Amino acid sequence: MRLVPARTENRDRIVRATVQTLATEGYAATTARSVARTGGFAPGVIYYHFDDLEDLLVAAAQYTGGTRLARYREELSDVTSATELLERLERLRTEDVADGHIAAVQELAAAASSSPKLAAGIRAQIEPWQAFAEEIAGRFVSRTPFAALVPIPELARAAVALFLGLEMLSHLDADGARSDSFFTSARPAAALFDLMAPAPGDA
Amino acid sequence: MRLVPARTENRDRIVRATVQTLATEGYAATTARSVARTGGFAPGVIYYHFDDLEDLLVAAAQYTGGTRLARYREELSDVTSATELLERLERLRTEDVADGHIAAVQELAAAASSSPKLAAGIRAQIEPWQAFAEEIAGRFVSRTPFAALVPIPELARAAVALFLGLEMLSHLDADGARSDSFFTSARPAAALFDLMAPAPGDA
Amino acid sequence: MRLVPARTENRDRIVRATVQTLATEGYAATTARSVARTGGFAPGVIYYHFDDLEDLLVAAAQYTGGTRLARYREELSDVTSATELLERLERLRTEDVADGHIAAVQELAAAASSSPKLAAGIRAQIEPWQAFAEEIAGRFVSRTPFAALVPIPELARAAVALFLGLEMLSHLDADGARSDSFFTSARPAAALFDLMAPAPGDA
Amino acid sequence: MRLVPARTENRDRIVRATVQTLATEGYAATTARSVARTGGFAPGVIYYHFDDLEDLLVAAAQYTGGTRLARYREELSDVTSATELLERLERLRTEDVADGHIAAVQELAAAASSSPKLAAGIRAQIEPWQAFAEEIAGRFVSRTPFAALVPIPELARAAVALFLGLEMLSHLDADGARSDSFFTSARPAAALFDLMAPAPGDA
DNA sequence: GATGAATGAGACTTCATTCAT
DNA sequence: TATGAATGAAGTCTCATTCAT
Repeated sequence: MRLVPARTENRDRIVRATVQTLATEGYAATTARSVARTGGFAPGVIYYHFDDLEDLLVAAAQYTGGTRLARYREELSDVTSATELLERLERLRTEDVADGHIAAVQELAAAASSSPKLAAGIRAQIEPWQAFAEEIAGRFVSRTPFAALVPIPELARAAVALFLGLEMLSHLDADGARSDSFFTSARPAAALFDLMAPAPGDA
Repeated sequence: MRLVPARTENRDRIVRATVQTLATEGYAATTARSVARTGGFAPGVIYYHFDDLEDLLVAAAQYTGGTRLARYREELSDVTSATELLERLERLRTEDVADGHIAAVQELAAAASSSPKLAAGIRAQIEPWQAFAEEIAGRFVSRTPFAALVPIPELARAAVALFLGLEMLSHLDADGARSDSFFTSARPAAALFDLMAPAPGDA
Repeated sequence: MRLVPARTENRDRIVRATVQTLATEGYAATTARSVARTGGFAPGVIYYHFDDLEDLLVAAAQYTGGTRLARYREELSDVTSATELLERLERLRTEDVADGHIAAVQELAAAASSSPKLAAGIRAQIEPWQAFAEEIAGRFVSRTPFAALVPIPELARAAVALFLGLEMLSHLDADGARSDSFFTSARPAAALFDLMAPAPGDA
Repeated sequence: MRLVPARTENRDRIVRATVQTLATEGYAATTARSVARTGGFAPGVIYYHFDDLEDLLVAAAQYTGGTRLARYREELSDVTSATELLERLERLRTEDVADGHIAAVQELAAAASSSPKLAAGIRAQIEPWQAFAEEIAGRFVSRTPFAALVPIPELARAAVALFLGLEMLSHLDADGARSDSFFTSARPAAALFDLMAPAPGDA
């Protein structure tokens, strides 16, 4: 007996190959052939599982976004101190870079200009991230005296934009090193934040 | 009498058409043909003035980057209050959106994954913006008591990333409205900043 | 049941169309499009089977060279008299002209100036002919008293050059008639040769 | 006072640049632009002196053919011994190679397949060489006892073909060295010829 | 389902040629 | 005459997509 049909297995194989190709070769080089080459299957298979390439790219965005969001939730659900948040974000980002997840999304987001269907797909994909960022941001802002001054949605949106933007910049560098320094550099500020607005559980 | 040869005029015409095409149609749709259609000239001319499309795209990045940076410098050189800074940034960003300048750079930055030459060109183009952002950031941070805690280069890099990321997100929206709300929403925070760390000239 | 995959069949079809196009239209007119037109297939297929046009041209040289060399060997392996040699060469050349084989090689040899890869391919193609010519030349020269005076490699090379050169000249004529007269005219000399240096088996 | 008008000077300049380009870059790379680059003038000038590129190529063939034929006549007019003939031919060929004259003609001859006008031009250009070769061949053959057996026109044609064919082969070699060995290798045969059929003036 | 061959559109680019200056 | 910019056709090649096997 087979719980997960073969159909899904192979579909996922294609989607994963797409994410990987996007991350390593960029959107412009993500063609039906290059995806097939990456995944080790024939280009024709793609069209058994997806209407066209746009369709596949949307699926890739959903897949990578969903997978990573679950991971982010898991890792950040119980974080209370800003210092801790920063540390975990850095770790998550390291994973992202290794797996190419953000890279793929960033490529797709840029490519969306050329395709409304893709834009809609990516938009749908970004929304839960926005919500998640709002959740985290709300948690931290609420314990400061400035809560009324900081609109959570915009702050969350800025955070998402910052992540994507850093990814974009790091792609321009020959070595992705500098982007990591962002998290390191922000530590003192996080420590200050924790000092001034301690988490509820802290003494 | 003609001081600037015609050559430059038409070359610029091609570059401007490229920026416009990038901004309105996205990188993937910025082909020699589409640029020519935008500018109203034959595709062949492009190759009279540029070695290839990469060459043209790099030139477009330089052109738009240089032009806008000059405008930013002009507008922000004498700004002292955070409130004022925010207002002017919003105005500049409105110009950017209208002219498609940031959009073009953002498209190119994303496209750079696929082309080392393009990546080098964009990198060279982003550097002065980083320097400019450091200059502004330095000016504001220095008057706070936390100057020692905030590393200027990383802050500046984050600002650049934020701008690019917001652009990317705003492209995903059918209407670019929400991105503007960022500046509006940040006003109270800016006011608070000015209150706590007044500019030297202020009473 | 199919021992040889279809792949080879169609690949050969392309190669044959290339040889024919080279022979009838010349190198300059042998474009991907003209080859496709000759063979009745879409230009795109070429790139499914070959990396690029150079690759195809090298394959065409190999194909035509190999095919014809086998035929030459078959026909000339047991020739002993110069008269007979001449007769058979004439017959072979008539076949060559009809099929365009030498014409193709000659076009490619001329075109090799523009492409090192092509030059290497043609060079590899010409070498076995040189070896074959040495074999034949050696057989005949060895039975003359002047064997010591005639260096076989250079004689063979001259023979190959002569064949190519005659082809080149015959292409210039509106009618290829005159080139055939070479073989006819050389008959008395061949007869004289046979008289003065009879083949081993002859009385 | 000007005996040779400027018109001719510049026309010649273009023709010489064409010969040089043909010789060094091959027919396929001999474009209006590459010729202009070689000669250091604007592509447009070509069309003031020639109807089109074919016209220019024919002119180049005539120029190089005429120049070299005069030189060949000068050098070979009074040659009587085969040994001497061989030596001078080798020297002439060295000049040819250095100046690219034969190379140019060989490129054009190959290209003629694609263009009737060019073919006619080259044919007209080759004819005087044929006549010249007949003249020389006749001089040498007539003093042998086999004169009746050797048809001069075919022998001459073979000689022309041999020259062109050797040029073609030497272009295929990375180093043109081997083709020279032909003349060296033929020396003993020439000496034998001179022994058996001494020139009229010789004792 | 899967494969690999094939197609046709369209991309980049080069070229002969023209023409205003 | 000469120049350099421009054009439009055509060439090479790639790609999304289809389809017989």
